[in-house]
Order: sequence, then C-alpha cells, then structure tokens
Amino acid sequence: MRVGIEDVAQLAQVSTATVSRALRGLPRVSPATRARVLSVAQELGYVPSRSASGLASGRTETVGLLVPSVDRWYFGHAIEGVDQVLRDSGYNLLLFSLGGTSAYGRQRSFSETMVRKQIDALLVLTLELSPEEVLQLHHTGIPVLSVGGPVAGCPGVFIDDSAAAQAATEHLIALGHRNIGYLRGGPQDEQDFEVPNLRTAGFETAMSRAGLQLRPEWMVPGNYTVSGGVRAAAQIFDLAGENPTAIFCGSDEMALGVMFEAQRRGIRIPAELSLIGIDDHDFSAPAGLTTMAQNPWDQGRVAATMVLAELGGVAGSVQEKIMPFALLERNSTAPPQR
Amino acid sequence: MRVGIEDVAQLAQVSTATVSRALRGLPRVSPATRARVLSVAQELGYVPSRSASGLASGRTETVGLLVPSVDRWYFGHAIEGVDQVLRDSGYNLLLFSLGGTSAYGRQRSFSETMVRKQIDALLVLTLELSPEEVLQLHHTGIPVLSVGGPVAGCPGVFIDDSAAAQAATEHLIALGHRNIGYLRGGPQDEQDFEVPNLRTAGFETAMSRAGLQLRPEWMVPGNYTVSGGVRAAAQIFDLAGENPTAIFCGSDEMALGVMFEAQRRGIRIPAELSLIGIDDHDFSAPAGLTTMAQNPWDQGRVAATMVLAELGGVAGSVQEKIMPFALLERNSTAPPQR
DNA sequence: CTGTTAGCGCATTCAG
DNA sequence: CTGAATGCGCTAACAG
Repeated sequence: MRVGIEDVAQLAQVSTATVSRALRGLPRVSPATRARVLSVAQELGYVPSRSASGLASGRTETVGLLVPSVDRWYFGHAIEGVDQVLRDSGYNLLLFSLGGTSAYGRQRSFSETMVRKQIDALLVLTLELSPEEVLQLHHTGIPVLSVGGPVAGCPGVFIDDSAAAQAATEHLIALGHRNIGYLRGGPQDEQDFEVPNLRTAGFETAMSRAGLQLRPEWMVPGNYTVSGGVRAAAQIFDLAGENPTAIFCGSDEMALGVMFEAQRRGIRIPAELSLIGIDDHDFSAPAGLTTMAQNPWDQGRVAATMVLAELGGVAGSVQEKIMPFALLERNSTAPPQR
Repeated sequence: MRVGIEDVAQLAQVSTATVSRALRGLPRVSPATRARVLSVAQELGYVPSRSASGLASGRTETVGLLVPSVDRWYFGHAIEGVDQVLRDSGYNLLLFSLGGTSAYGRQRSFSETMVRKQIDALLVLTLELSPEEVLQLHHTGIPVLSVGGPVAGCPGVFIDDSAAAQAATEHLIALGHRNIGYLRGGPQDEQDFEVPNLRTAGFETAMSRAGLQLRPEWMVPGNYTVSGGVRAAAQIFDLAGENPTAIFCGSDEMALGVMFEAQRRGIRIPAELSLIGIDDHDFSAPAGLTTMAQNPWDQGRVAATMVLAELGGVAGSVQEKIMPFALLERNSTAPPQR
C-alpha cells in the first residue's frame, strides 16, 4: 500500500531518476514525459518521503522557528506570517518554543543540538541569544535571521524600537503632557532581550529633548503583560502626591491593563489620564487604545521570504531590514486636563 | 567538520551499531561502553541526522499539529502545551497552520499530502475535518487525536462545551437574571466547527429548564472575537425596548468586547449588566471577568502525552478524554438591578 | 554484550 | 532528454 518512487517509475515506464526530476520541476524532462509522470504520481497518491529526500539531497526543506513562547500577541502573529510563506513554498515549519511565561523570558534553554541536521535555516523570534549560542548556530552553517528584535551577530527584521517609543512619547508631549509615566518590562525581560531597553531609551530621549524630568517613581515595571499593567497602574495610582497625566506603555498589553485598573478606580480615559502603547494588539482597536502600531505578521512574512530566497540560491538575500511603525490615534489620548 | 556516527564509533572503538544503541538508551550495552560512547559523542558534538534515522527506522520522531491559526488565545496555549511535552521527550513539532482569521474558520485547505511520510502522529486543534479528510488521515495509518473539540471519527481531548455553556448560563439564572442575552459565533464558525453549536445548545438547555424564553434579538453573532463582541454589544444596546440584564458570551474575547462597548456607553458592569464568558482568557482576570474556565495548555499536554504513549508502544493510549471546566467568579456578575 | 550486513527511499552523478 | 549506478547516515536484524 505504501507507494514509493519506484512504483511511479514502473507505471510511468521511466526510471526513478526521471520521476524525481519530473516531480520537482527540474529541466531536462520532455513535456510529454513530465505530464505522464505527474498524472501517474497523482493517481497513485505518491508523496516523496521527506526523510529519504532529505538524506539524499542534504536539504530538509524545513525551516526552524525558535520562539520564547507562542501564546502571546507578537509571537502568534509573527509565527502565522512565517508559516504562511513557508507553507506556500512547500516548506515545513518546525517550531521550537522555549515556553517562557513572561514576555521575553525563556523557561527552558535552547540547545544547538535541537536544531542540528534537521533544518535548512533558523528564524529566531525576539530572543536574546548569547554570543556563544550565535556562534554555535553559525557553526552549523545554516542561515540565521532574527525577527522582532536584534540579535548580535545575525541580521534581523524589526522596527526601530527606540524611534517608535520616542515617537509615542512625543505624541503625548505634543498633546501638552508634561507629567508622563512609563511602563517598562520586568527585570527578566530587560535581561533576556534588548527591545525593552531600546524602548526605554526612546522614552528617555523624548523626555530629555522636551526638557522634561524623568520621575523614577513613575517608571515602573509591567512585564509586558496585562496583569503586569494592572499592578503597575495600581502602584502609580497609589502614590502620594500628584499623578501623571499620561502614561506611555512599552506594550499595548500593559496599556490595556492600565485601562482596566483605571476603570476600576473611576479614573476617566482620556480625560484624566492619557494612554499610549506600542503594538496595535488585537484588543487595542476595540478598546479604543491609541498606539504606535507594528505588524509582526508582516515581519514574519518578510523574514521567511528572505530565508527562502537565500535557500533558493540567491546569496545575500538574508539581510537586516527595518520595518515601519505608525501612530494610530484612537480614544485614549487627549490634551491634559488642567 | 560534519561529524557522523562513524566518527564516534572510531574514536570510541566500537561499531556504529553500538553507538546507535548506546546513544538511544537501548539495552544490551555495557555501562562502561555506554559511558565511553556518550562522552565521545559529547566531545565530538555528534547529533544524529533526523533524515537518516527516520529513513532507517521508519519513525520521524515528529508529531504534526494542525491548527486553524496560531494567533488566538486557545490555540496559542494549546500549542504551547503540546510543544512542551513533545520537546521534553525529544520529539519535534511540525506546525501546520491554516491561517484562519476567524476563530475557527480556515483560510487554506488541508491536504493529507502535507502530512504524509513526515510525521508519526497528528494532533488536530479545534478543526472540523470532513469525513473524507478523516478517512485520508486514517489511511496514513498514524494516530490522529483532536484537541479542543470533537472530530468525527477520531478521539479527542476537550471539555464538555455544552455542559460548560449550560453551567455558565445557570450561574446567571441563579443570580436572578431572567432577561439573558447570548453571543454566539459567526456563520463561518458554526459551519466549520461543532463547538459553537454545542455552546449554543447548552445555553438553550439552561434557558428552557429555567422556563425562560429565548429572545432571538438577544442572540447575536460575535465571531468569537473582541471586535465581534463590540459589534454584537452595540447591536443589542441599540435595540428598542428593554435590554437584557445579563449576557452569556460564547467566549471571553467576546465578553471583553462587550465590556469595552458597555464602558463606552457608560453602562456599569455588573450593576446594570452581568457578563459571563467561557475560557479564562489571559485578559479575563485583569478585567475582572467572570468566566467558565478551561485550560487549553493542559489539554494540549494531555493530548500530546497520549500520543507519545501510543507511539511508545502502549496501544490504546490515544483515547477520548473529557477535561474539566470551572466557574471563576469575578466582578462582572451580580444579581440584577431592580 | 557487541560487530557485520543490509537496506530504508530518494537524489545525484555519469553515461548514453 | 533519459537510465543505471552509487551513496546519503543511520537502524535493524542477525550472528557471534
């Protein structure tokens, strides 16, 4: 019942070599032969064995995707984008999740051996790899590309996080806010990945350019999660003394958390508090959250496309690419009440 | 530079067969030999080629996971659970996303050939497969198990969706509500998958048992998404005549959408409107949403564990399993205002 | 407990 | 344009 290339060859009355060429669209097969082989293969329901072709050709037609976790907005969408272009090209997607529960933190460690000899290229999502890990990876000789953030030693596809954060903060400043809070990542995020720090830098740049003071008590960690945002908001709201009139959140999820907590306390948005995030999370439009939008789906697509081009023989296809971000004004920002 | 089993064998002064046995933990290898082989393999950085071992053994040590999309709460968490147990057992996870944008809808079609000869088992997430597709799958001879909902013709791991919906509705009724609305899936969801219909059935059962009338104008589609929930809520709120005092939402995402819209209109929850969902989405606790909780992460783990046991030789390991759900009372439900 | 011998199913030379 | 032969790197009998 198991149909192999041999069966197709026999029925089509050609050699297995010809079947192989015909099926893969290689040249040097007459149109007539190709058609015959194709129809026979179809009829028999022949599917080449990946193991066998992989062993024989040295190519697995599989791309690995290393992610901190899959159950978060950015990752889910980026994975979806990658999957889409891979699938359309007949490539397989081997998923490696480190099962992190925090935004960027990883629970399990990544070993180069997980990946060795079974993929043609590796995409790394938003993960800080240590120099040794990158070295190991390069050692395998396969193309490595990061998505969503920079990884030292290999090109990446991502937005200019610092610029995005700066622009978001400047939106608040342009609205007239001077007392601006900032929700950053947790210690874990900041250690494991560079993006949080870039966003912090962008915030600080905007503030200092506007001649505004940084208020340490208004710069609190939120772990990039909704519940972290809730906690951070509570912490700021509970502060004695004046409250910020606006908060820039390093992610929409945190901003949404702040919204929930504000509502709970009867703090009106944007009348009493302006809020801006980064991402354009699925929930942001329904919630009316102003944000600096980015598109992980697109970033995944772009990265996967580059990798496929590289594997397709176009050397130099894999290169750094800065993706766009854009301000989406909704209903969570307004000039400060006076 | 490429180190194969032969290299290890030479350096360890044994045959390749012994290396293979030692590395895979098979019996019939003396402890001393095994230790030596292991250390040599380690030293050389040897990793067996998946292609080669797959070809030779007929097993790929890879499990396929077919999902409607990855960028939604249920799927993301279930995938995470599956990945975790697979990875812990040294298995690979091959991801096939159909790229659906709606909750259950699929954008692309699934072909059995995508999966043939490259996986040892297939997990199907919350997707309605046609009888022919199931047949094709069974034809491949690999174990197939569904997660998150029933698929005719193969066992599954999921909650009793009808009972969960009924229990959620009964919570509202027990609180004293009699005017109860219901947010269901969109036409696409209901066609592509059975879960939405099961939840609807549970709602209707609870209502009829309590002797309550179904109000068609209060039973509106929400596509299982936040934005769908916003639209559905608007539709209900805009109705002339009395409003429901409570709404049961077929998913937390829709319930969250209703919350956003209610807040926009100044409708207080739970004072003026009680809300209950199903899922326990990550946002539900921060939002204070009462829900009938389920745990997709766990469901994924259980399913993957069964499949591994089956592949490990324990025939009959893959079987239907009903998972628990539980009411989580938070702050979105209360007795009706009178 | 260990080595020898055959393939696994296909892609690739190299002839023709 | 096509076929025959070779081997990818490993596992699985089978001997010993």
